[in-house]
Parts: sequence; structure tokens; C-alpha cells
Amino acid sequence: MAADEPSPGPTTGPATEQEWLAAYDPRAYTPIAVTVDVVALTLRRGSLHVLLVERGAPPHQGCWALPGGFLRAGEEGLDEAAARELAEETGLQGSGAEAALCRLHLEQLGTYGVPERDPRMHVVSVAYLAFAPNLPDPRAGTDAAAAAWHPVSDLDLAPRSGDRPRATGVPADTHGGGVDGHTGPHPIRLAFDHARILSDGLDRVRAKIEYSPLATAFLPYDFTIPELRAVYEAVWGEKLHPGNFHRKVLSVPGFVESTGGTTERGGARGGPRARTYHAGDARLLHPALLRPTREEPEPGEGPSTDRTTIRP
Amino acid sequence: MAADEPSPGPTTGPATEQEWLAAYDPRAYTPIAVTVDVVALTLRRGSLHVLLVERGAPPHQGCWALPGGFLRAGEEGLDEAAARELAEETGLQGSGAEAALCRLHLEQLGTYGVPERDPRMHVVSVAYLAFAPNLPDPRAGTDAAAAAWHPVSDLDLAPRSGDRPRATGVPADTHGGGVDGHTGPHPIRLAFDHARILSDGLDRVRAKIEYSPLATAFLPYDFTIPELRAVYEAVWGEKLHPGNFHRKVLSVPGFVESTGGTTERGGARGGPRARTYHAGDARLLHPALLRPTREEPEPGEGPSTDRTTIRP
DNA sequence: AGAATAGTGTCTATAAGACACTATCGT
DNA sequence: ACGATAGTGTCTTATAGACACTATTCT
Repeated sequence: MAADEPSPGPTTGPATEQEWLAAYDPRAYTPIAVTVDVVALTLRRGSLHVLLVERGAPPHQGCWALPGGFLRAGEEGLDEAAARELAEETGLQGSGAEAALCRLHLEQLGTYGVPERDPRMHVVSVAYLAFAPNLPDPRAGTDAAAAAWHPVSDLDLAPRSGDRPRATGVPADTHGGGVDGHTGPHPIRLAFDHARILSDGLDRVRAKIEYSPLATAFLPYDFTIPELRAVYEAVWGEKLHPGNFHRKVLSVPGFVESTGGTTERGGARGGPRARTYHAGDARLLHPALLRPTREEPEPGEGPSTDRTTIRP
Repeated sequence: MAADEPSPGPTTGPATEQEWLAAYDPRAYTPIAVTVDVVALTLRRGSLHVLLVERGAPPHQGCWALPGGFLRAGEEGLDEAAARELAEETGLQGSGAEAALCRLHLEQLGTYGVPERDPRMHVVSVAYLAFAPNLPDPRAGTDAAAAAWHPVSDLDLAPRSGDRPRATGVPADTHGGGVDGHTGPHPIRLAFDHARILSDGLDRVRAKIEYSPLATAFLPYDFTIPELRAVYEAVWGEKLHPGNFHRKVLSVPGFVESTGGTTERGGARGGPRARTYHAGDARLLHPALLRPTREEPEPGEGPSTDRTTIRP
């Protein structure tokens, strides 16, 4: 194993604790920064949006980047740091915002630590995935130069050279855009390797709403089946059959629970009122809501390999 | 956002680059250590084993822990560090070991960074999951005091207080043991939060062999369907129907490819020779090999919540 | 010979998708 | 009145699992 101790993981070593304490001075090591970045997703006007902030300093000055910041050493864990950053960035920490934030879903996405990902120093970033229903516009009191929701279809998610495939969760199509259909005229490029992080996050969401009731996290407490369908359509970027979707959702035990009520008005373009539901207590969807089987992209090569092989 | 810059993620700030360089001294910050821990799994005599090392220094001296070590700042990425640690720990870096290591699968599992997880300092550990076919005994030339494969059924994986649930991948039964049936007389407790890390790793493997051809990574290049079934049975801890399993595996396109040959001898306890296969080129199993539907553990409460809610 | 296993055939219950149809609402 | 939508019914096909059966090999 590594000759250098400390930390969980490194195991033995000839040193007793005293010897170790004497020999080890953390400040003598080349420092590594630990940050937390958040891929915050929400649904606005029927399409997926991600929260971005504009960098006010080099490198990548003027570029858009994922919100994030330092892990406060000794003071907080990773989950707390992610929640804090998101609250600060959206300016939603104050009262009155609980309605939106209390339904926030936060989960760890993956960690990115290639030495070259930041020109200044070796930065290890723990990425988090967050989604919540229709979050308001940010800036409500933040110190960020600019923070805004961007449609993910406006972003350039094409894999850049230097970004190696990462391995987490289900590999899926990493071909950017697609969620909304139209990629804007001049796709926005993200700073650092944030395009890859966002791409991994999107893959994760697309896969996860298949077998978890997570899609309900994009909606307010009460919602209708057509609204839930709109979430799936926005995330997967595909139209779903309304009738079959409706029956399928109701057939999964614990996915949704009827409130007994209906909406006040029918759809915007007509139609009867829809019944309202709220999320059930299932943590796993059984059976799952499988994505429509796009034809296999021929056996040439999968999108992302999801395999790391050691080189001796 | 955080007032303190640097790093990808943190975005703006009033500072120009010069100001930033002047204001920021990494050595002035409370240091955070970044380590890489590896959950290395293999199959030995039909049951799942995990690689552990015995700690030779406090804290947790004498306890078993996951192999791991420092990330070398500025020199290596996380994936490389994990591969390096594993090679060092197993003593398999030399020649002659490629046969085993070239089939190694390595993927990131998750990152653990609660400040209290190590009494000495704030340590952020990036955990990796590794598996490979029937790895040999370690110690072949390592500096570890003791490293050995342990049946996972001998370990105490009950959630300890202070370990908060983490959120990655599919939640599954986190009730330890079970894989082998018999939990040993005195279950081994792991150092730090390594029981939770291992538990998360097991959950990940159990879920992932459902929809990925990963189970073949536990086997040599050529294998038989009954051997593949043994992998599933060991990982899931359940007997599977031999006939149905056989047909199902062959029905998934790209999962296995026939070599045309058979084994030299029949089974140890009789039976005809089995045909041999090797892994196909599918990266995703379509349709998936779903786990047998254990009855829902009643709607009292899911095993692990997989939800983190921000506290305003 | 007897026991255990590899592999196949068959039947049933369930789930997914295509399609048609009715009822309700907005314009 | 008309168009769009919510929700249900029905039919076809694919899949999962239970079970039976044959053939092959070890002891």
C-alpha cells in the first residue's frame, strides 16, 4: 500500500500514532482543494433547465459554470456543503422558500479529480445532483455575479478531448442536447469539465426515473398524471403515449396516491379536469417504467464504455 | 455562493486573477486530506470475498479496513489512484499478474466526507468498486501488515449510529450478511465508516448485475452458463432456477457469445459438460435479468431513504 | 446403477405497446 | 360546434417463472 499514512483506508505502516503525528504535517504536502458542485435541475415551461453561474474571474472568465464552492474543512460534510451551496446560489435560504426547498432532492453524483481539470491547482470536486419543482429565478440576494436557469438544450455537451469517460450509474446516451429537440443557434460551452459533469447528471436522471419515483420531485406536492408525464417527456426528450402512461403509473404500487380531488380547470387547450395525486411511499418502482426502446445504435460501439482497465 | 474562491465550481467573486493569487494561500486553509479507498470483490469457493487490510496504527489499530491511500496531489487522477492502490495492496503489480488484472473492472462508488469520520482530521475518501476473477492471495510483496480476502458474510455490516445514509445508485437491502446465508460466529467490524462503504458497494453490485454484463467480470475470459449463474447466486444470495436462467442469458443479445467448445470435464458431482462462452459486446442488458421479486418488506419504511432534504 | 447436472420444451401469468373509444372541458 | 385532452377497454406480443423431460457425466 501507500507508504504515506493517514486517513481511513491507508492501513498499516510501521508508525505508531505518535510517530505518525510527528512525521506528518499536512501543510507540508502539496495541497488539494475539495469543492462541491451542484447540477441543479428544474422544469420550466415544459423543458429541463439547469442552474448556472457566470464566472467573474479567470480561468474561464465569462464562461458559465455549475454552482459550487469549497468544502469547509472540519465544519461540514459533503451533503451539507452541497445543500448550503445550492441555497446560497439560488438565494432561497430565507424564509418563504421552504415551500420549494423542502421538496428538494439531493444526491451525490460522482467525484472528479483529474489533476489538469483546473489550471491553478489540483481540485477534487464532488458533484451533486439536485432537483426541485419549478424553482424561482435566482439572484434574490446572492453574491454571484450572475446566476440563471438555462435550458439544457442550449448547452454544448459534446464530449471534449481530455475528458475521460467516468463510470457511475447507468451509461446512457451522452450525446448532448436532445432533451428539447432544438439545440440553440450558438450552444453555450461550460467551464472546466462541467459539461461532462452535467452530462453524467443527465444520464443519471434519465436512468433513475425509470425505477424510482424521483420524477415526482420535479412537481409540487399535488400533481396530475399528465403533469407527471410531462416530466418524463422532458427528461427523456420523447413523447409518450398518454393512455398507456396513465395506466402504467397507476399500476405501479406505491408510486402515486389519489387525493380524491381534481384540478380546478381543464387543460389549457381543452379537455376534462384531471384527477390529482401525490407521491406514494414506494422508493423503488415495481415494475419499472422503462424508457421506450430506441433501436440499438448498432453494435459498433456503446456510447460510453463505463469500464476502466488498469494498466500494468 | 461561497465567498472563498478558487476551484471549478465556485464561480465569481470580486477578485481578478491577480487579486486571487495574492489573497489565496492554500496552506493557510485548514487542510483536507483526500484518499481513495477500494472495495475489491472477488469470488472464492462460491462466495463473495472482499479485500481487507489490518490496520497497524491507531486509530482503529488492529481493525480491518478497506485498502486505500492518499491521492498524490498533482500527479494522478482518482481512477489512477484507485488502480495504483489496488495493485500495491494485492501485490499484483508485477508481471505475471496481468492475466488477472487485465480483466479488472474498476468504477467509482461514492465519496464520503463527514468531518467526524476520522478523528485525526477531515478526510474525504473517494471509494471505488473493483472486481476481478478469483484474485490470488495478497501479501505477495506488499508493505501492508496484513491483507487478506474475507467472506463478506463474516463482516458486521449493520448500520452503525453516526453513519448517515448515503445516496448513490439503487437503494437495496442494506441488511448485512445474507450473501452467504451464514454469518460467522463473531462478525468482524470494520474501521471508520468502512462498513457503510462496503455496504453501499454491495448494494451497487447487486443492482448493477441486473442490467449490465458486469457479472462476467468475476469470471475468467471463458466461462459456462452455470458458472455465470453461480456469480449471480453468490452476489444475490439466492438460488436461481438453472433452466430458466440458462434460457434467459442466451436470450439477451450481446450478453454472451458461444466459443463453440465445452468444458473438459462434467460437473464435480456429475452431469454433462457445459458449453463455454465469453462476454459479448453489450454494455447494457436488454432485457435485464431482474432479481427474483422478494416480497416487499411491508410498507413500514424503506431500508435506506436515498433522500436528503435540505434543512432551511 | 444411481445421483447430479446441462440444456430444452411447454404452459401460464404478467406486462408493454398499439389502437379505439367515451366523456369532459375550453374556445 | 369543434378541437383537444383525460381516462378506459381491448387486443397482440414479449417476457418471467413453474414444471417436466432428456441426455450426459461422475462416483
